[in-house]
Amino acid sequence: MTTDSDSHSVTRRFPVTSLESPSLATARDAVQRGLEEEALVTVFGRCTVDYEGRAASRLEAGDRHVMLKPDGAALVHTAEGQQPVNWQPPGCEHAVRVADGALVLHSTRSTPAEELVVTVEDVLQVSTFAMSDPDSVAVVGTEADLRDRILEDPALLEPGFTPLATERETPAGAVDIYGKDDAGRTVVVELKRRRVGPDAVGQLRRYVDALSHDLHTEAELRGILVAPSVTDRARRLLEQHDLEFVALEPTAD
Amino acid sequence: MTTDSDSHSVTRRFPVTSLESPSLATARDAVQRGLEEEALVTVFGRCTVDYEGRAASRLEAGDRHVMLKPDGAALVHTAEGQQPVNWQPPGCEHAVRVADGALVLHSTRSTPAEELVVTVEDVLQVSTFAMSDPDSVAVVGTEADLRDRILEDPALLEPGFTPLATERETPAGAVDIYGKDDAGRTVVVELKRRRVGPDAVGQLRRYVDALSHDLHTEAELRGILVAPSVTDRARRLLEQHDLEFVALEPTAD
DNA sequence: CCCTCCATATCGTCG
DNA sequence: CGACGATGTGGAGGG
Repeated sequence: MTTDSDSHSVTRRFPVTSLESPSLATARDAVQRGLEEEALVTVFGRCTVDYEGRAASRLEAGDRHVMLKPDGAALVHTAEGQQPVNWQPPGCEHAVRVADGALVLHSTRSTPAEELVVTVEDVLQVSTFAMSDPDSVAVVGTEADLRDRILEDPALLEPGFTPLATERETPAGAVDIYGKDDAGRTVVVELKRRRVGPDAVGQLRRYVDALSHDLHTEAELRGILVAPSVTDRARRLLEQHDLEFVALEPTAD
Repeated sequence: MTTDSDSHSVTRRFPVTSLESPSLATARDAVQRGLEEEALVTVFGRCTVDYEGRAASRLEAGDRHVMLKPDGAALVHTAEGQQPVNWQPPGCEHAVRVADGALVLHSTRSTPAEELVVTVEDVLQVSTFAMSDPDSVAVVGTEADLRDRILEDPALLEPGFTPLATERETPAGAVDIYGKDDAGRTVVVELKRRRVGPDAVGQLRRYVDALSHDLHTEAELRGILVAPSVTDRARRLLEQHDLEFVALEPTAD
């Protein structure tokens, strides 16, 4: 298959192929060719979808858009929602066959064992896309930006704060920023890029507990949660456990 | 626009339309018509993608598959990954225009203010899909299934356990299952459909703390985490805080 | 592989 | 609309 110069790979001339309402055999061949050529393949039509693996589900017949990616990912989209109604993660093996008057798309993987079966009873469109993508996306406004902001200007946390380490390991996990205040007290900082709820307080609490246990300096250990804002319940939890909050956005606007 | 019987809505005859390498004007008209008809619209081609809102990002030129859904969702997919490289949630307004020799797709919403701009410099395919979908998916193996399993046979948790309430409210949030053991002690149960880490222990801990504060029965209150399995660190946390663990799958296989 | 945690998480539910 | 927690979360980074 690797060195085969079969007709399929020779006939690949265009980056895009589109077939409307193809016969089952034509649809199967087009999908098969697309998979072999590592193209992105889409199939639109009326189908049922069955999944079994970490959980199990069945979706009765309806019109859906199916996408098979060359990295093994599979996505089944309805007309609504950002999330696919069914899917398969990258690393799966795609297969196509015709059975019982339908085009059947399989995506399977092991560890964990999962199988997605899309049975397309009416194939309305098959497309293949040969893609090239440098794929360099850069996101701004993330937790790393918030961390860098504080490292560049530690006074944003509070005057006299000195960062000593990031991702410092504790028995409870890695602390976002570890440092000392102007009185020489150890400071544990947990960063969140957006408004925080109870979970974030629990996280900070675990780090403070673990470090105070390690350092035997309970009274001299401060825990500070840094985020744009905090919910009422989270603020109450912070007060209960003598933890502090500093309001700060990931970017300076 | 609502009662206009313009040519666009009259010419809608097929559930699927496909255009390969259309002119910019043709592409714009096809997308516009698809949006007006509440069809699912896909555009494939070489494009740049800019996002600004909760964060900000820019994606340089490359081949991508763009999906505009009638509910306002937008998805930009590359050849790799299950997740879209850029997106917009449902509720957005889609718009299309031609500018500077490119097909420009806009998706915007407020609260929070977010904008996605896809600039397609080479339009290789435009498709529209008129979809109907009963959309009834039922997933088995969820946390609700685990809860129902225990409610039907409380001895799965432990002999003599009596469930008294689900989603019982506490100052820290709702407890999954609230009940009593055979010795009359109050039991707080937190359910997880899969292997649990430290976060789940923190959650259970918050509920137990809140209830013990409420009921003034510190010694008589048990907290039990129910999940298929538990990580080492989470098990250690459970022991530290005198919480218990019961191994149970969401379904009986 | 497993563990841990971030995410423009998304999604549903409830107040 | 905000808060809160589940999700077949997905994805990255480290051991």
